[in-house]
Parts: sequence; C-alpha cells; structure tokens
Amino acid sequence: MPTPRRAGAERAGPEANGGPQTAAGRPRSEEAHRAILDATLSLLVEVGYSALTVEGIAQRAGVGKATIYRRWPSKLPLVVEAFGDLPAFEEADTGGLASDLDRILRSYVRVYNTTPLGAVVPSLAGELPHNPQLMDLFAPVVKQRRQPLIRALHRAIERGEIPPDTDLDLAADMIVGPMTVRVFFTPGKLSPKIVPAMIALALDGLRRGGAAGSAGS
Amino acid sequence: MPTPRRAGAERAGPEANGGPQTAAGRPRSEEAHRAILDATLSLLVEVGYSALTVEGIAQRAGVGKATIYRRWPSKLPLVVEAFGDLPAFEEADTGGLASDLDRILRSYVRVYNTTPLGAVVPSLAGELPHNPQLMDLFAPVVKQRRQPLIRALHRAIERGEIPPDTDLDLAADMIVGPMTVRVFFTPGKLSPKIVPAMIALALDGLRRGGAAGSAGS
Amino acid sequence: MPTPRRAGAERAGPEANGGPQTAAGRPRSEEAHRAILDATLSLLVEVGYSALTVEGIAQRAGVGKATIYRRWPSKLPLVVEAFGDLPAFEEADTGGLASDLDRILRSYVRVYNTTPLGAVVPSLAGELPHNPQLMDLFAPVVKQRRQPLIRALHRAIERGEIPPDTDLDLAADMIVGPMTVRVFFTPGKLSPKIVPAMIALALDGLRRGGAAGSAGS
Amino acid sequence: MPTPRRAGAERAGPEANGGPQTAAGRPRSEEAHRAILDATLSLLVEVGYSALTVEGIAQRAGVGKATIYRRWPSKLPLVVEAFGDLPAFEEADTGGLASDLDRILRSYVRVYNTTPLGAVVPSLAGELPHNPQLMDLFAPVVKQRRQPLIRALHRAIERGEIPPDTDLDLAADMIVGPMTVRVFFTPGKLSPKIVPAMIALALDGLRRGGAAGSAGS
DNA sequence: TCGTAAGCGAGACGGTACGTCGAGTCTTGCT
DNA sequence: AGCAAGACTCGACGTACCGTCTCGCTTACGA
Repeated sequence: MPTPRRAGAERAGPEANGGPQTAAGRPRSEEAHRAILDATLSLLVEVGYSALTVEGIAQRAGVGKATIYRRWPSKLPLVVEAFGDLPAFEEADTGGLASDLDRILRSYVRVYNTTPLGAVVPSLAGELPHNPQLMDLFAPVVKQRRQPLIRALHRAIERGEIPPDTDLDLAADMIVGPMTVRVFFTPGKLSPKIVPAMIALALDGLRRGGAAGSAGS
Repeated sequence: MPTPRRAGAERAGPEANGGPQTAAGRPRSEEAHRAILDATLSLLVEVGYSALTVEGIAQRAGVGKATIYRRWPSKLPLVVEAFGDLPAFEEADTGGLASDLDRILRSYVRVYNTTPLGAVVPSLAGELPHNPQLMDLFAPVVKQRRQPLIRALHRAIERGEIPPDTDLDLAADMIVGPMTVRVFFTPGKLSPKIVPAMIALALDGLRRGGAAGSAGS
Repeated sequence: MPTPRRAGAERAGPEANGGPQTAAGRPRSEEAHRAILDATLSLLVEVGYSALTVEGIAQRAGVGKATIYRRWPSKLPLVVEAFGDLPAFEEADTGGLASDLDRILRSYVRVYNTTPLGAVVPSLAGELPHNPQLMDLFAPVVKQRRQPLIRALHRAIERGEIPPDTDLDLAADMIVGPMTVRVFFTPGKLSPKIVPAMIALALDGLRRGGAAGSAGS
Repeated sequence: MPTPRRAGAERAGPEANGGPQTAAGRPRSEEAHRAILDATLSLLVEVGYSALTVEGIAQRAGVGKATIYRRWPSKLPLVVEAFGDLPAFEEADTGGLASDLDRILRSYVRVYNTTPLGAVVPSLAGELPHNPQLMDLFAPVVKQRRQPLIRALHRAIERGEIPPDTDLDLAADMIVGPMTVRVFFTPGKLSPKIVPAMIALALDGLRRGGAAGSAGS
C-alpha cells in the first residue's frame, strides 16, 4: 500500500518536471499550512519546545493531525520551517562597519525579544547530533539568517576597514557570540544597552579596552 | 542486560554521622545514585535529550523508576545534576593571558568533543524560558563552569594586560561565544585549530586583523 | 442542506415522473455501480465485515469514495444491497415435501460454501438492534430469500402432507435453524451429508428418531 | 526490548509451573478487570459491537487503555470473555423431556431479552471465518453454554423417550435453531409464547402437525 | 453545436479511534 | 524505611478510515 507523500513541504510546481502527475485530487490548503505554522510558533512561545505537541498544534490551528503529518514527517521539520519564517537580521548599509553592526545587532535584540527564537534555536541545536539529516534543513536557514552580517563585513573589507584576509565566518561568530550566549542562558533579559560595548570589543579587542564602561550583566 | 546492582558492603556505617536525623529504615543506596547519573549521561550521548526517557535510565541503571523519583522530582533536575558532573574548563595560570586562554579554550574543545555537553546545554537552554525554577539549578553550574576564565581575565587586569574597567562577563562571553556558536550549529566538528585565531581576534579586534589567516569553518 | 439523491439506487427513467427534475448532467455510471458491489462482496469474503472499509472498496473498484457515498449513505446499506445480490435458495417443486427440502437445503449448503453469506448475515444481524432502520432494508431481502421454502411448505399443505394449520414461518425456521446454527458457529465446515438427517428430524420429530445415524458434527 | 505479556488473559497460578517468576511487581487489579468487563457489556447493549470502542470501554471503566491492552490483545477476546460471563441456559431436570425443554427454552428467552447476547453472538459469529484462532476462544464457551440442553437430551435417551442413536448435537441444533434464527433477525421481539409450538414441532415433527395453532411470527 | 450540469477519479479536509509508549504514582514482597 | 518489579491513570504518539469537500476532467442532455 503506497504512502503518497510529496517531496518535501513544497508543492511541486507544474513546470518542475515532465512527469505524469497533474496534481490530481484536491490541492493542499494554503490556509491550513499557514494556520499550522502560526499555531506552532505561538505554542512554542507559550510552552517551549519539549512540551510542544502535534496534538496541541492541530487543535489550535483547527486542523486534523493528519493534515500536519501529510506535510511534515515529524515535529522537528515543522518547527524548522516555522523557525525559517521568523525574521532574520535587518539589512543595514550605512557606510561604516560600526554603524552597520549597531543596526544589525539592535535588530537581533528586537527579534530575540519578540519571537520564540530564543527557545527554538537551542532546542533544535540540541537535536542536531542525533538527527544528522536535520542539518540539511537547519543549515540553510541559519546561513541565510546571518547573511546581512556577512555582507556588512564584506563591505568593510572592500572599504579597507578590516584586513582583506579576515575569516568572515569566525568574525561573524565573534560578533554574534556574546549575544547568543546571553540569550541562551539568561532568558528574557536581553537589553540593547550592551550593543555598543560589544561592538567596541569586537572591533578593537580586549587589549584596547573595548569592554570598558559597559553595563554589567 | 545489566546485573541488578544491590547495595553492597560499602555502606556508610552507623558511626558515619552524629547528626540528629535518626535515619530510620534502610538508607539510600549511594551505588544506585551513581548508576542513575552514569546511565543518564551515557543515554544522553546516545539518544539526545528529547529522546531521553526515565524508563530507559532506570533500565540501564538496573534500578526501579521509583528509586529515581525518590531523588529527583522529574527528568530535568536529574539531567541538570548529571550535567554538573561533567568537567568544567581547566584551570590555567601560565603568567600571560594569551597562553591562559589557549589552555582554557583547548580544554573546552576537549570537553565538548568527549562529553554530551554539546547536546545537553542547548536542550536545557531551550527549557529555561518555560521553566523559571530551572534557572536556580542551572545558573550556579553555568557560573562555576566559567570561573577559570573569569579568574584568568582578572589576573590579566592585575598584570595590566587589559584595562582595569573591562566588563569581565562580557569579555568572557566574547571569548567563549564563537566556540559556543560553532558547537551549537556544527555538531561533532569542533577543531582546536581555530583557537589561535579566536584568541588573536579577541585580544586585538577585527580592525587589527586578528582573524587573518585562520582556517575557514 | 438537502443532499440531492436520486430515488433509490435505480436511475429514475425520464418517463417515471412528471416532476421538474430534468436529470440534466452526466448520468451515473452503471459500470461503477457494479464494480462497487463486486468489490464489496470480494472484500467481504477476504477480510470480513468488521475489517471492511469504504476506502478499500473504492480502491478495489477503481472508484472514488464520493462515487460510493453518492449512492449509499454508509457502509451498511451498501453491504445490504450487495447481500441482496447473493443467490437465494433454489426453487424446487418435485412433487413431494421431502425431496423439495432436499433440493432446497442442498442449494443452501452450496450457497453458504461459496459466498460470503456466512460472514455477512451474522454481522448484519448484530447491527440490527442498534440500527432500527436497517430492518427496513434487511427484512425484505431476508423474506424474499426464504420464499422457495415457504412455497414448498405451502404446496405440502395443499397436497395434505402436513396439517393445514401449520405455522409456516415457524416451520421454516425449524428447517433452516440447525443449518444456520452450524454455519454461524463452525465456519467452513458445512457438509451436505447432514441434510437427510435434518429432513428426517424435521418431518418426523425427535421421538421418532429422525436424527438416528447421522454424521456427528 | 521484550514485551512482557502473561500467557493469555489468565494469571498464571504459582503452582502452575516451577519457573522462576514469583509474580514480581504490583499485581494486576482484580477490580479493574471487573470494571472493564462490566463496561464492555453495558456498552455492548447500548451501542452494539461494531460501534464498541476500546477507548469508550476504558473511559466508562475508569481505566487507562493500557490496562485493557495489558490483559487482552484486542477488542475481540475481550468481548469473548465478557460474553462468557453472560448466563447460560438454566439447568432443568423435571423428569420429562418436554418439560425440561420448556424450562430450558424459557430461560433462553429470558437471557436473550435481558442481556446483550443477541447483539454479541451474531457479531462474533461474523468474525469467525476471518479469525481462526477466535474459534479457540469461542468454541468452549459456546459448547459449555448448551450443556444443559445436551444433558436433558441424554437423560431422555436413558428414559427411552427418544431413540438411543439420536445425534445429540443435531437434535440440540434443531431445538435451538428456530429461536436463534428469530433472535438474529427480529431483535427485541422474542416472546416465550412460541416455546410450546417449538417443542411440539421438535418432538413430533412437521408431519404430525407439531406447529399447528402456534402464534405467527 | 455547444454550454451546462452532473458524475467521475483523486486526494486533501477535520475528526475519531487505533494500539504503543512514556510520565509519574502506587502496590507487591524482599532486604 | 529503601529496593526492583511492574501495574496503575493519563495523555501524546503516528496511522488508518470516516464522511465531506474541492480539484480538473468527462459525458450526455437540451437550448
């Protein structure tokens, strides 16, 4: 007995292949799709990842469980897709690295304070070592999410603000790292006040005293 | 199938405490306690946090479920306690900040590569926003875990290597941040090779080209 | 909201009424109708009533589920109609009651051994107390099914073989009863060998020893 | 991972084997067992076999579903066991076959009119052809249930009332058959009035006019 | 001859029940 | 008292069907 399941969560566009399937049957409801993702995010905020149940999502979305399982094989990819809907960093091109970073990091603070990102990301990260193929879903979302930062660094190189052989990935990790650490371990307390100190520290290093005068945690 | 380990001969004798508690009845088996924590850690490595079951822990530890619930109210505090048993950073006092950080961060890499830390920490972090009292268990363990780093920074201030008004917490976050980000998002791939570049970047900042020449991620 | 449904399973001929309905649109497929009934019977044989699913019937008949529900409101009436398609007793008029019964009962054995009657009838009977209107569908089929037997008994009265005030229904039940009991409780084992003993017993009664020498069950 | 399940629904008595199992763990609740069987019977009366759900039984019995599945592998054996709890024919030894049968058949009427027997038996019978091992559960219950009738016939042979070579099983089927047929096809309408006519017909046969003067169906 | 109304296979829809598994609690008999 | 074992209620899991509802497509009729 075949279990028909479309490839991935995306609908196959008619031009995508010359195969025989002409999208027979009733098409999947775009409305249900959105309702499910919305319910997932709102429940994620309320109860957290480990207490998130497919049954609860279905109920809140006003949807049958089968409608969820028809689209996502399990809770994990569903959460990953919902996570992909959350806003990424804001793009910023102000002409200088410091001010770009200021804009970007403030948007980061805003997003973390208003979305379940702080709850979703750690939980998903915790699943990674035991769910190798989760990486395939997760990596592109993560990567795309930091592109504004990478682009800002790239422009800084072109402008000569930072050395041209800078490792952009490492640099990006260093900039976001402190904020990430704080978000993960001190929930609900992220303040934009630390942004300037972070930027100073990142640009000039410990030995130049970049962290001086910042607010303590 | 593990042999059910019973309380052996090495029970604490009645002379072991002069306290007021009369300890009526059979005392709790220290052996069972260890077996539970060990089983928790080993299962954590194998299946991850979200697939961790108390039933599985009891089975592997050769212990009844009630013996677990007699000690910990639920799965979470048990995992936190097991997490506290994992090694922290290595203490290092070599006389210079750069070399201290080198030693400390290499021990960090070692620990992450050989223990379930990489799986436990994100999952626990994901629970924090929805489990306020988990914070009380979790915070001291996290704090104590970074003491070697804080102490190294403190010595660097005393030595005049870094400005005396440096925000130590922020500085610590900045140093550990990049590694944490990498651990969370790229499981099993942590290499000690990035340590020098990380240290250079942290000490001298982006503008001084600290990240130049490091290996890409 | 009324569900447009044609009267019964038969198509109303255009001359059948002078009402306003002009029977516009595509007429129902007689082919699909037969395929559904056939699929129902064959699945009934294979999996039995309680494991019979409309989904399975549709699949085997190569038909959409809606095509089934357009004709029958639920599984039950569908099965009843399929049941009505099964052969009834064979008509027999040999000039004597004993030989009529012999012919009739042998056809009964044959039908039970080659159709799902033995599986369908008990299941439907089990639904009767909780499905009062099922009676309306079921009764005429059952009644019509035993007409040959009733007619044979009627002729026997006319011939003077049995008393004229014989309760024909009760007599029919008595004749078919033993066979029914056996069919229901010992599946697949119905043998025509018991027919003579049954007839003897029915005609002459226990006190005359009618059952002597028959094959044991 | 072993799925421990005791052999059958019965608890193994300690004397039943010399094996090592000393009935470790909490014993199964006799109370729950009764509650489940009672709930099964009462629901059977209300909704019938095909609408009977394990979930509903669990709810009415105030019991978890697992407690049911720990004892019975599926709905069928559970219903069979509940069915076994229903009263059988009444024993009757009045010194004459006719009066014995009268007593027995009247008890049969009473049981059918006051228990779900009329609903259970047909449904179970319908499952028989597709559930061969159900036979093993069902047969002894059915057999034991008609013992009073068989014994009455046996005594009649010893008394010389009926020929000694009478096939008792066939005779029993003949006596019960008409009633069974009526019960199956005319729910809730079983009246004791037909008992005398049935007995007369069974004892004396059609040709002697046993059925004369009985009430029509 | 063509439009239109209904039927068609397909399959998604919101639900309910399935049979399994685990959480956290409660009884056994034994230590 | 604590212990291993295992049954308890409860609730979520992921699957299968229910009966209904679109889809895009025939197919026959009546204008």
